[in-house]
Amino acid sequence: MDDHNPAEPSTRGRYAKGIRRRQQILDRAIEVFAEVGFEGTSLRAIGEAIGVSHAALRRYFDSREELFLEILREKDLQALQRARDLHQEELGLADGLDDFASHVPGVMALRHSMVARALEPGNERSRDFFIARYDSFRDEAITSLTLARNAGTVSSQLSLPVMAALVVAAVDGLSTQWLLDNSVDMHASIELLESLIAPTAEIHTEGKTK
Amino acid sequence: MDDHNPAEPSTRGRYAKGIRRRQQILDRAIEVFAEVGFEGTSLRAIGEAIGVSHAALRRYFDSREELFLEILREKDLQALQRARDLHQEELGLADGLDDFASHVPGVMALRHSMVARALEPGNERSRDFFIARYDSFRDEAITSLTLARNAGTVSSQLSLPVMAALVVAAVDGLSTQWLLDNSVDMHASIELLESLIAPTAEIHTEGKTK
DNA sequence: GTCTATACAGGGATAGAC
DNA sequence: GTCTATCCCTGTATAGAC
Repeated sequence: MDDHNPAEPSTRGRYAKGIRRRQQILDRAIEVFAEVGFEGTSLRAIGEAIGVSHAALRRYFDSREELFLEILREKDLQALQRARDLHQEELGLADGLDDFASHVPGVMALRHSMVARALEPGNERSRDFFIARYDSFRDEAITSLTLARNAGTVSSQLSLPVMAALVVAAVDGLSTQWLLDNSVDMHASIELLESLIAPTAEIHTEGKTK
Repeated sequence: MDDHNPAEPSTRGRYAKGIRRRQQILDRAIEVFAEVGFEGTSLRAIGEAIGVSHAALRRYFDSREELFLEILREKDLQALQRARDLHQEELGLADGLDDFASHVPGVMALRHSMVARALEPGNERSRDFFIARYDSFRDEAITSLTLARNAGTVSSQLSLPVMAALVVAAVDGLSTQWLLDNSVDMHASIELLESLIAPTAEIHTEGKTK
């Protein structure tokens, strides 16, 4: 997080403006990104959209990379919160998919850009973030699958970690195909995977390609 | 493709040097990329590695984007050729996985970077390339799955396009996780998916010419 | 605390000399 | 075919205004 902010943000008080500014930067940044993409979202472009010089942004974020990571952290937290509110921590993957994907335009694309950076030399901060993120997702999948196995809907012959990686990969890879071509029915593919993993549960006989 | 080259490259003749130079650029570029990543692989860095100014590269490629796309086109062709040589066009996905991934360090990471760009506004050339690429992969998967279905190893209840997207997504997503964390066993996850799709048999056999 | 102005090193693209 | 020079852009960094 950021040292400049107090532990409990308030809407008034000494740091109120700074906190609002920080949030404004994050919000505007993702808007700009949705319009002009990763390379186009320069610090200057973000600052311009707010009416502030690019140098001012650095008071709130150590680097452009950190700014983008902060957006992703925020979106993850929001998605997690929504999932908790809706009690969707179960295997209902297809249902939670839209949430994972985030409804805000550009967020998924931004995530892809940042993942790509994380795969390369350097970019330690991004790499650490995504390693932890995927670890967390696989763990959640294992938890869900364990429940399903205990309920008898998932074969006890199958390796849970191997299955978890597969499920996370499927969601990930399908989002890529969908972003490139909206006619790809990622919902159907995820439901298919669910039915293959938990055949005794409700069976969706046919998916269609829209 | 590139207009500057003749239809049939020869090792001698008027364009021989240009062709060799072009190949040299591609080879060096991927080496540089493996060392310093996407952002570090500037035209100047590539030129320096060859002993030529950055401006000279533009005689062979219209832009940096095109240069990188050309690398990916080349690697795809090489992988396809190897697959044909080894008669691995069948469902033997796990076996062909290493090939899909390309053994050259950095190629997978470069692909991720370029896919990420393709998902954003602008970058039409990249987007077209990857749309076609994923289309092609899904089609190949459908072909393989059709054979398996006719052989009775895959349920005729399942939608082939939906399954194809899932298989391609799994390979894609697993490569991401593996690049971030080598302890992820993507081979096992792919084999798991295969066994879920074709539970009745091992399908590592025979080649089919498309 | 917040922000502007400014400087720096480096990027891709490009024009024209040879 | 390759160069140099140049353009406008970028992220980063710092000094100082208020």
